[in-house]
Amino acid sequence: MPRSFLVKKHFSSSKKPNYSELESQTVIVSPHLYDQSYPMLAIPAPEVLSPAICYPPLVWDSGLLSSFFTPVPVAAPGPPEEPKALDLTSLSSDDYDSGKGSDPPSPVSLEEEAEKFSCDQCPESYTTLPSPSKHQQLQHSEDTQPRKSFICKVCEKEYVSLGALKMHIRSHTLPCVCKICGKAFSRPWLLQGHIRTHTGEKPFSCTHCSRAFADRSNLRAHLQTHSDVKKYQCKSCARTFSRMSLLHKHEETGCSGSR
DNA sequence: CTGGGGATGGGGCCC
DNA sequence: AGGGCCCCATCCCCA
Repeated sequence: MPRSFLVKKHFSSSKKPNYSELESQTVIVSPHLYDQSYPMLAIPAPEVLSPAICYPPLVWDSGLLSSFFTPVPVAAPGPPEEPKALDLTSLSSDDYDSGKGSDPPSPVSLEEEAEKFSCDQCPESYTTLPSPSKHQQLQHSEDTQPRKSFICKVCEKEYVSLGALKMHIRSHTLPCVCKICGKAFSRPWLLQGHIRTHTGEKPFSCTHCSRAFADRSNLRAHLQTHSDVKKYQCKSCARTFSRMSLLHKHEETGCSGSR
């Protein structure tokens, strides 16, 4: 399945159109563009959009919200449970697939994630919590009060709060749309970062060299290149890398343990 | 082939 | 509760 970042890029740094006139953009709310029956995004033609359109936060009435999640009481600590039964009938795959700028995680990737974070106190696997300790803190703490968990009906991810689930649901509805290219994003600041790719704005400068970056994370990765000892180290050969992806690549290509 | 830059996704935290 | 931001992660592309 194509993912959003697999979309062929048309704007290289050397071939950028002049979007400087777009730097002072206002976010235009266009609630009428919502599909009243279903909150999936319908991306209007770029020519009818403002420089950046970001829809307002979705208003989840009880019926709408319940179509996206299932509140499930979870006893903690509890006996092993069967996997949560999910009612996905309210969303067809066609509904899900339509009008989206990026694809949901594939089942394979979810399984890989689940393997990455498995709990030794319960059969539950999880993909959305940052660490096993966090999971245990949340799900296996002293109190025995039943907890509610909130499960996305689209991708089955589980959240400990409705707010977290609502935030996640935005990744399905993608309410923020770039006028220039029509690409949709889950959050306004993601759209802002994307717009920088059109405007060429690079507010994050390296203190060691003259380079500047549009994204803080990319600056951070760049800063690693100025360090003699990189952050990511191969356990076999002790070689260090500036990025985890480079370390992974190194390991996948078969570290000889001698480099 | 490798390293680095660019772009993007998503959960959590703070206000 | 929601928005903004941080941080981490991942992938593509290119020199």
